[in-house]
Amino acid sequence: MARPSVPILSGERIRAVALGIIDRDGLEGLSMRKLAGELGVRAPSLYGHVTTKDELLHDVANGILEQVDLSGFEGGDWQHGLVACARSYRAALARHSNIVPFLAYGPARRESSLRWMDTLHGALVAAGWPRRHATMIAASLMYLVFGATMTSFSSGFSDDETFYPDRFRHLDKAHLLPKVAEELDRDSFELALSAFVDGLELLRVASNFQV
Amino acid sequence: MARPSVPILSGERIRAVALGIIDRDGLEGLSMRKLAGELGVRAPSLYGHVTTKDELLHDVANGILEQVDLSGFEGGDWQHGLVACARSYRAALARHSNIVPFLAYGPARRESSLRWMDTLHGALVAAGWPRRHATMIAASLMYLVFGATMTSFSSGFSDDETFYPDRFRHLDKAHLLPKVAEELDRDSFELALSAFVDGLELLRVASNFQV
DNA sequence: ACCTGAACACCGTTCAAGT
DNA sequence: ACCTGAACACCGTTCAAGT
Repeated sequence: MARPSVPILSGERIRAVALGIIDRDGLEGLSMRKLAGELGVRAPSLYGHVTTKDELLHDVANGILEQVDLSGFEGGDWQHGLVACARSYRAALARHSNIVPFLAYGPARRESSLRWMDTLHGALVAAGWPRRHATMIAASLMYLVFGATMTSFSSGFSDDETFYPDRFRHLDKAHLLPKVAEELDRDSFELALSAFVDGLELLRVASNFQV
Repeated sequence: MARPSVPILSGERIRAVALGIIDRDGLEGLSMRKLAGELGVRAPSLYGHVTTKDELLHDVANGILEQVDLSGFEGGDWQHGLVACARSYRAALARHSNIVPFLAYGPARRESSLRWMDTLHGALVAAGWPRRHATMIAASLMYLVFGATMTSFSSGFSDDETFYPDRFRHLDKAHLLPKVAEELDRDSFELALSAFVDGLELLRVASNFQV
């Protein structure tokens, strides 16, 4: 039928199925025709609910970023706030790592990224950090979160155990990595995060920035 | 003419022009037809020299990664080595930031990334770090380098000075960022790098890992 | 109001044909 | 040996037409 009594499509359903395809098939695996097909519809129908594929991706992205918890600074401890916000940011992105390359493109124009930056910047200035340092610290955390979720360092290793040892003698355990990829990625992120924050505290004391 | 006396194409020339297009028009701006056009040729001709677009991108990527300097560890100081290698890695990627999203995809299967990882891992173990810590430290640096070059945090800000202040009170200077984007990105990376290494030294001493 | 088929201008890639 | 035109199976998107 050309016109069902109850509309098949809605912005919400389109975004949900689109994210599902991205999670399953990757960012390149999402096409308007495939998306339409999984929604039981033809591609042109989507354009009654969505202005463009790019905007659809932005909407999906914002839906993910809205889940980031910014309440970590409420206690007033800037170190705890940084760690909590970065952790929450990473957790939200790690659940949908295939979309991260899209997220990384132009974060400074995205409302939700700006709110994150603004919260961090404000809390750091309130904690005594100079404005420029606050900007750089927030930028550094963004680097770390995006790098950690996008690079997917560990999951890319081959699980063929003959692949590494002969050519790279320090990587003779590398074929074991995929099995523990998720854990290793999370631990590496936590190590980077805590070492970074510890290093910042050293700098703060050495520079005599007041709390 | 269908067959020039001197071949127009070569793998090297194709890669150079392809990288030029990526730098100028972005990763999505590279198509085989456009590439062929700038080489004075039709698209199918490229396939005599290149097996696939994906492989061409890998070759271009490897050409960039070969410029990374791994000699920083030769002095034996692991902290200096980490900083030097990370700096060199970032510098190579920052020169061609449009290709970084492609690089981030599956770094663990790329020869040049593996050499980088292997060098760092070996040097860290030699400096007394446990193997698992060495892996996590190398991963952390990879996160930082890729995040810093890909996110391009500062360059994405709007230069419209009315864009930020009313909505985000802590970002009232944000419209100035594009002008100093490059410097801020580099300074943020340096801050993250030194704070991270300082934090690692704290951890090393606290954990009593021997040099 | 909502969905469709046909069409347009693009892709990456193949392959028989030309010189 | 090297390049080409035509073709195939895809894209995102538009639009007049159907109910």
